[in-house]
Parts: sequence; C-alpha cells; structure tokens
Amino acid sequence: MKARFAPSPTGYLHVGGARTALFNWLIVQKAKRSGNEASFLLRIEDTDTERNKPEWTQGIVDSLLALGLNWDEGPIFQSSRVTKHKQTALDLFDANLAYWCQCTKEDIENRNSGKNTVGYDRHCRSLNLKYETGYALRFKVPLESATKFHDSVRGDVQIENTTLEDFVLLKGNLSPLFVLANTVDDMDLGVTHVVRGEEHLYNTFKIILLWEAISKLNDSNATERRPLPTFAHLPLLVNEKRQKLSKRRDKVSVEEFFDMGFLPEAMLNYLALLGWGPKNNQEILSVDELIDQFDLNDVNLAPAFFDIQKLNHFNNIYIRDMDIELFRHRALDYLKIHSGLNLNKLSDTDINEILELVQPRINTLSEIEKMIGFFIEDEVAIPQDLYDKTYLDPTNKQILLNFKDALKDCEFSKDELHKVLESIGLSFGKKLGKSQAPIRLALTGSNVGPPLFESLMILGKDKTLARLDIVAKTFLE
RNA sequence: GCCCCCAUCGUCUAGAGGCCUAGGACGCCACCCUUUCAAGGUGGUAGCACGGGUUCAAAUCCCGUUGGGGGUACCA
Repeated sequence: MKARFAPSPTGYLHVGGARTALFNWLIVQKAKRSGNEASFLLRIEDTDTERNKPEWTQGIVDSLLALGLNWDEGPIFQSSRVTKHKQTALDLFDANLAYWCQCTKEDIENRNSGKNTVGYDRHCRSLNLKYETGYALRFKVPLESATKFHDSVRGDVQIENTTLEDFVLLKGNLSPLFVLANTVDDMDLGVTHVVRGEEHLYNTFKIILLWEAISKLNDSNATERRPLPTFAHLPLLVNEKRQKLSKRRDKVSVEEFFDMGFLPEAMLNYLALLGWGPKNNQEILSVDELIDQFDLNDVNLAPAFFDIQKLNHFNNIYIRDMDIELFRHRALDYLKIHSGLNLNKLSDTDINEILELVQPRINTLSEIEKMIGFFIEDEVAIPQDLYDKTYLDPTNKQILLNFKDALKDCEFSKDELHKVLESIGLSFGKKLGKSQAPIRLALTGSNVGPPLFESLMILGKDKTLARLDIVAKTFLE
C-alpha cells in the first residue's frame, strides 16, 4: 500500500494538515508493522504558481520532521510533472473525453445571472472547438447515472453526475489544475490510499470519473489501469465559530505552536485525538500505541474543535514526564532562541537545578522565562499592586524584617531557613504558606514561582540579603 | 439557490439495540494535601438537537424537521 500527504506550499503547515499527515503516516506504519509493503509519500502540490512560495515548502518539511512524520518517498514536486499532466489532458481530448472551452468567467456569470444556477453550463461541450490561445480544456462529465464510492470513514457516498460540472483540466495558459494533476500523480505514483480533509469529498467524484476516463485511454498500457485508491475523508478541524480552520483567519500553524513552547510529541498526541479516540479511552498514547490502535474505520464524522486548553494539558503532561536531562536540553534550546535571558550569568549547576525546579510547574516552554528571570536579573521589580497587597500588612513587614535579621547569623541552608521562617511566621500566627509571601515577593518580584528555599540556595546569601534590604528600606519612607 | 456531508456534557471523545440511572478527559466550582505556583486526591457542574416510527427494548436502526459544516473557481 502507499499513502501520501500532498500539501500545497501556500503557507505554513497548519494543524489540520498536520493531522492529515499523521493519519496517513499512521496507516502506513501500521501496514509496515504487520509485515506488508508500505510507503509514505510526500508530494508538494505546487501547480498554482501564483500562490506558491519555495520557502513554504521548507517550512512544511521542517514541521513534518519535527513531528516525526518522516516519509519514504519524495518530496516529489508536482510542478516537475506538468508535461505528463498536459499530455494526459490532451489524450483525453483526442479520445473525445474532453473539449476546448472559449467561455470567460464573465461569459459564464452573465449566462447564470438571473437564473438560479451557478457554475459552468456546458456551453461549449457540443461546439467541437479547436484549440486557440486562451481556451481552457474541460472534462466531459458523463451525463448519465451516478458516481459512488466507499469512503473508509464515511461509508458509501454518491452523487448524480448531472450535478457535477464539466470541470477544467487545463487553464487558458495550458497549466494543469488540481483535479487533473492530483489524479494523474496518484495514478502514476501508485497511491493506494487517499486520506485527506472533508473539503475534498466533492473533488473525489470528479477524480473518480477522471481516473476511469484515463484508464480507458491506454487500455494496452497496464500501468495506466490502476484500481481506484481507497478514499477516506477526515472531519474538518474547526475554530470556535465552527468554521473550517483557515490559515488567514485563524492562528494555526504548527510552527507557531512550537514557538509558543508546545512540544511536537504533545502536539502529535493531541492531534491524533481530534476526530478519533481509542476504544479504551486512553488519552496519553505513545507513537507506538497510536500505530497499534489507530484505524481509519474508527474515525469520527463530525468536525472537531481544536482546543488549545486541552493541548496545554497534554503539553504539561509531556513536559512533566520527560527525562530531566532531555528536558534541560530542550528547555535550553528553546530559551536560547525565544528568550532574552542571559543564561551565561548562571553556572551550569545553577541552571540544572533551576530547570529541575521549573519542569513540574509549566505548561509550555515559554513559561520558563518569566519564572526564572529573578535568578538572572540584578534587581527585581515589584509590581505596585503586589507590593501594596503584601506589605501594607504590618505583620508581613515584620516577618520580612525578622527573617532578614535571623539570616545574618543562621546557617544558610535550605532546611535551616525553612525552620527559621516557619517559626517566625508561627510567632505571628501564620503558617509557612502565608509567611513566605513577603519573602518571596522581595526576592522574586512575584507571588508565585519555584519553591522558595531551593531558590534562595541558588540565589545565595548575599543577593538574598540585598533584596530583603531594598524592600526593608522602603518601609522607612 | 443547488449538491454533498454531519449531529452524545461548553470542548475532545467512549458508546456498533438491552451492560446507560450515558463512561472518560479538558475546562469550571468546592474541599483535601501542600513551601507559593504546579502536580496529586475527593466530590460536584453539564450532554444523547427535536418530532415521528420500527422493536418486548433505541443514544444506538428508519423517516422527517431543525441546526451546523463543506462544495459550488481557468485555488488547492
């Protein structure tokens, strides 16, 4: 079997495309696992020269690789095959299965206006026109009977052929259009499984008719008479308004999610659960388990909303469960590119300890920066509202002052400081949870963050005292 | 308009006629734990769109209604 992912490089890889790629990839891996010959093909559909840009191709390739969706064949560029596309179209004309059309867009619109019809009216179908510059080649859709196929996720679908328009194969400049190029390539490249978004359902009827027509062309050529692939149309991914995710309207590129500090493995896992779920309801699945359990027949039919909150949850789990060494590596890589922190100011040991403290308390890698900034910055800024909330309470002031004094003589160790602060707090009737607040704020500029005493150890006695001093002085004003 | 597709908590889903008083997860709320936060624990919130059939029995099958989506390009 052979499945393919066939994006057009008109933008970043978006989450819907990534899921399509994933499902294709999964069925290929599954086939391989059960000992069948199977191949995953990457084909770049760059026939729309006006909208395609080479840099998008690179972005798509990078994103796929980051997700671990490696391919066995390709990337094949559709643009490299236009000669073949054209020739096939011309052959169809010779076989009287296609015709030249002189109608402009305006002609068609004019004829349709006032009437309740849309689309091409087969005006030139019976005109037997010879080619002239600017003419488009249209496919002669058979006007009798219906076209039907079995969709692996949707079951049997069909359409009356008369409701299909005579679609264009070659544009006026003779460049091939999607349906033609797609069909010819899937045929030539031996694609057996076409898994794509539901927006292509309607195209599939055209593709089937075209496939059959091309098959009839060269009856002597066995390679042209390939059986139709198995089709599967996945439910669309929609935004909160329940509309198809669009690159223009919605921020949905996987690259962007990586920039926001989401892990590819979390993304992959989450994507798999959009439109599909394993029988046992398990949500966190390894790639291996995914391959094992995934089945196109179990894919849902209704559109799915891409919920970043749930992605967040998945990301949190993947970060927490990550081997600490791997986490350090990934976090550092991320921070180097996406943060303004000067990590050189910290020793390697400190960085290691800090990241260990941070790992269990973040959802995305982007949260690290604001959580550890106080280790690096020379001075911490205390937001006014937090200052007021904390230090307008005289008890908190006193706790800070007492702690500062106690610090001078006591042993500067995690356990000792813990004991000291706890007893100071208790003398004011406050539990440690409460009494650490004024200290935390003075040292970190925030009321939340990594564990306090561990942080103090990394900060060191001098900085700790200095920061407490700064706040203490403000009490005198 | 026409064609096609779809319909279980707010969201993602489990559910293939009796196991459903509909299960899990995210979110939200409460409590517990706790060195703040996070994590964890316990409990709670909330759903089979509606109406007809079929059947001893329907979330599950059929029809209709309503609602949603996709397509309707010399884009892909």
